[in-house]
Amino acid sequence: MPELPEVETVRTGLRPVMEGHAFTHVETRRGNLRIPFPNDFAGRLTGRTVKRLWRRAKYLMADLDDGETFVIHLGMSGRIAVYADGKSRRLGRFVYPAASPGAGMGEHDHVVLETDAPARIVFTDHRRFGLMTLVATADIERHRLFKGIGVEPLSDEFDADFLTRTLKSKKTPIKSALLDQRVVAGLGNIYVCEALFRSGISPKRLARSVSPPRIAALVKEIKAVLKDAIAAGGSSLRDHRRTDGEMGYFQKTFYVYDRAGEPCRTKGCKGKIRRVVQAGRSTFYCATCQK
DNA sequence: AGACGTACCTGACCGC
DNA sequence: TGCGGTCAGGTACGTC
Repeated sequence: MPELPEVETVRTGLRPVMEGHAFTHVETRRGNLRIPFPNDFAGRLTGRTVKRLWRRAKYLMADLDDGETFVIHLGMSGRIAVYADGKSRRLGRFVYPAASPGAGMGEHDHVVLETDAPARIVFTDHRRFGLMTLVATADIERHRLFKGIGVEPLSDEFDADFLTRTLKSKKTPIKSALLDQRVVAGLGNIYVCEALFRSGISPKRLARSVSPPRIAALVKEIKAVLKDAIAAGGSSLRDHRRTDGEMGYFQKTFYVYDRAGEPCRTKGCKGKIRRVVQAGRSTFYCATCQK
């Protein structure tokens, strides 16, 4: 899934058909995703206009005109596709696939939303680890989904001082610490592996044993890899797609993720990319470049 | 308190 | 062709 850059890519695709637009039709095809849909989910969305579409960690947040926020998480396998007829002047230069009668009728198309853009937005999630809910906008910070969430990695608050302070007491491997959404919000397995490679830090090293200068390099590489991925339209593994159905292509530039056994791409390095398991998740790294 | 394992769910892929 | 085992981008909860 979708980590921060992929969620950001989805947001970019949804903005022109959601921001400033009202939901004209909402339907759910089952009672729950990872969690149940809230009471009268479709009724509470229908007729509401989206004031702002933003992102917190890996959550998409659509602030509505009645004081509620529509919250979406893509989980591991969630996808969002946008279908529009392209005739709307409001869509401007954004081009989406033409609406087709079958759009939204697949086995795992669990939610279909239509807006007056006009557009049909289809949420597909075969593993159903994603979620959709409604939260009072004023209560978001206190809501159980968000109250423990850490800083945004692309914000100024996320800097070398912050990360040094935060990791100082952590005995867990640096890889696990960076995946912890309470430390920094939005990183997932791919970008943690990539950022550790770029900064030459072994994923096995204990978080508190990384020196401040190397933490500074890590912060810089985390921001860089996220920005690069967003600029490329998100990565794409297996079933992730952008809202226009195109594959993101950032995965072509992975240095280590899913490259076990392949040669390290560092010039002059003779090492091979290794795969190990940490906290139940695959970690990919070069033991020669990362210490 | 913090770290770890496990559960949630379906599909793709690999070896036999 | 079919079957079983393993793996997958995330999060939450129980247990030590």
